[in-house]
Amino acid sequence: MKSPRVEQQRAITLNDVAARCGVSYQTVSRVINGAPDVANATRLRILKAVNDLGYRPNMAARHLVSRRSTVVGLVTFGTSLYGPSQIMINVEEAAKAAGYSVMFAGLKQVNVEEIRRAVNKLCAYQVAGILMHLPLEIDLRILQELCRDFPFVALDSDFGFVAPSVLVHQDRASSMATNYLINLGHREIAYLRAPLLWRAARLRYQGWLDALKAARLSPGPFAEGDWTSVSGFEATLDLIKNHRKEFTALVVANDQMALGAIRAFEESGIRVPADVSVVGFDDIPEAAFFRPPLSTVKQDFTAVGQLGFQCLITQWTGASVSPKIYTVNPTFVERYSASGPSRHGAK
Amino acid sequence: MKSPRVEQQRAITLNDVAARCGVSYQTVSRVINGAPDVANATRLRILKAVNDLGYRPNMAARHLVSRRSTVVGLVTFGTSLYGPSQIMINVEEAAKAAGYSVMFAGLKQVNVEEIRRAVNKLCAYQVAGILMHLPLEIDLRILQELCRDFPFVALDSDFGFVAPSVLVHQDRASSMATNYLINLGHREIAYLRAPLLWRAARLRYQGWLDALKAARLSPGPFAEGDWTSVSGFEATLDLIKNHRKEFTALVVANDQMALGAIRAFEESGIRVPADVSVVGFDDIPEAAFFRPPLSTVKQDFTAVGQLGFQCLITQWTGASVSPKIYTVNPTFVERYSASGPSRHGAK
DNA sequence: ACCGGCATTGTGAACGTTCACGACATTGTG
DNA sequence: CACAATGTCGTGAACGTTCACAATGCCGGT
Repeated sequence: MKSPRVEQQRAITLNDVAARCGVSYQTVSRVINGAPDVANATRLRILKAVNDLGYRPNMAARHLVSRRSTVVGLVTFGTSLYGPSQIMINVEEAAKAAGYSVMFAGLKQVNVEEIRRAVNKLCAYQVAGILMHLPLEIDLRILQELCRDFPFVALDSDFGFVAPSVLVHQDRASSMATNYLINLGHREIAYLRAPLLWRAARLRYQGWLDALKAARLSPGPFAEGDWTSVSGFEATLDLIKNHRKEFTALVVANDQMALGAIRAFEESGIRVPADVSVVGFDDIPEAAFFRPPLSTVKQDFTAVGQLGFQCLITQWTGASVSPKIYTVNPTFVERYSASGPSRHGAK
Repeated sequence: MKSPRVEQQRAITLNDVAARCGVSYQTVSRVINGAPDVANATRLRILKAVNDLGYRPNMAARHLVSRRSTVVGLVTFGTSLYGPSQIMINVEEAAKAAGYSVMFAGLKQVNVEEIRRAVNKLCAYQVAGILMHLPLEIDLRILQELCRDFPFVALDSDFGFVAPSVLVHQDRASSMATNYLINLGHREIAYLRAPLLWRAARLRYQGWLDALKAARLSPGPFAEGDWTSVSGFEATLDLIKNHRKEFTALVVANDQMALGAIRAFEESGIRVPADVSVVGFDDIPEAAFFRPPLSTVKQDFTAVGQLGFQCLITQWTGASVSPKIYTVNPTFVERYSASGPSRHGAK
């Protein structure tokens, strides 16, 4: 915890370049910040000195006095997963495009204490705002207090209270995938879900249920994995063992598990899509090269990042009568892992 | 570029809690920093006030005066790829474990200007050090000037001068994979490489050449992709069309391309591994569920992150007579995408 | 009673900026 | 020639800490 002393040799300051130019630090400050009222000759002179000396503004000092920051915080969980890591990358991109830097705070686990620690850390650094991607649904109402009067936005997360956020219509997207199978003629559609503690898992599962209900179909069997290919493989093996005759198609909560599922079918001598159709979720880059190429749902993470950042900005500009909520709609991408049901399928 | 004003309401300061406790700000500072010489009664009293008021130290101020920072910078490129994103995650993890935060600077492209900008930004924030993952081999000797007397470490990158770094033995690992095939009995081994501008691509390609040379085998044909599955697919199609008879095994520069390659073989009626063996590189989580499960080389990104951070620390502690260089060795993981050569293979 | 030593607390300065002013020189206008 | 207006620049204070040091109180020993 104790941080080693960093004996950084004294950096160039405003005063250094001022001295060299024979002006006051204030004048230098002015040209750094592009203030208008400084003679062109001196501006040029100072600019040159800045370059020669390699002056870099000290953000800590600037920030201390100006009380405004150009850093935003990002708290995430499960960054080794595709979705979270994509969000991370895209937020950074959006921030950079807007001239901001991002400071990361990864969570080892999602609980109130860890979150509080992360938020506190970020606040200590006086970030201008915090973006949070908290994919697990736990009671986060403490955040409401913690973040009062503090710009923050929920990224595809449910905090248990209305908060500025950007939400992905996971349920709708999942319905879309299910409907695709229904339109193909499937009537018995199974589901391979992820732990419902995950918001995305719950919503996607719900979307499957919704689509079935809307079509007056009863839900097929389901199994549960943990997002990984292995778990998808094993869960599907179970599904095959216990419910083989009860479904002709399988909707899977993410592409990795879908990959595992396909392997499970294959090893059981069940052909995809001839015998059973499979659709996934996420459209990871490899999905197009699964065998068969996976039909799946593509999420627009770039939009999540940009909208999330924009959501912060609207809070800064103060035009916040009510928490702004953005939504982004996934799209279905059709490939070859699903086809019409065959007579070999369910009895 | 112009940042919006963030009217953050005045935060709790040392003085606020000092006033409430009837002590001086210094005493409060002492208990915050865990200094020993403060009476237990007052310590408790202050701790309580800190908690009640929700005091958070202002890092900007702390940092300004103490001239030491608890933030490290990380500049990376190509974060949508598996390797770079893994590095990103693991560096953050290692930093957090050591009580540090990481500020991120992603590069849109790898050139001197972009790098200079990123480094300057990070320096402006007075980071305690910078970790750089610059996977492209361009002339980076300007960094030597830019970073003089500044703690930084190269992550699996070659800066063109000796720098503190953690290097992955990509070449050795690639030789390992190739030797595996040689030991299986293959004599004609092709390679599917990535653009040699990438350090990892060049080293892995070199490793293949080295292994072949050591075994007195002449290099088989090779093709080039761009790390993606699509490119691997197309490059392999080319390989099949032009050199089908010239190889019984294929070493691929990463798993994604290997996936594409496998599909290409399959679509061409060539069985893996019966007709041609394939080994990949990276061991992405999905690799075990490819069809067939992919034999590949696993990199230890956790080690890269930790060692990289440790490398920074040794620089802080000043015991740097010469740039410390850490190395990490990948391991080969055997699965089912490679077997002995068949008579159906090369003539 | 005095002094040294220890434990505890306070004081002043400094870090490198920005902000709100004020100062000075120059120009235009009556 | 006076005066205001403008353009250009400098000054002092403040931001919230830490650091080095000084100050205070109390205790025990001589």
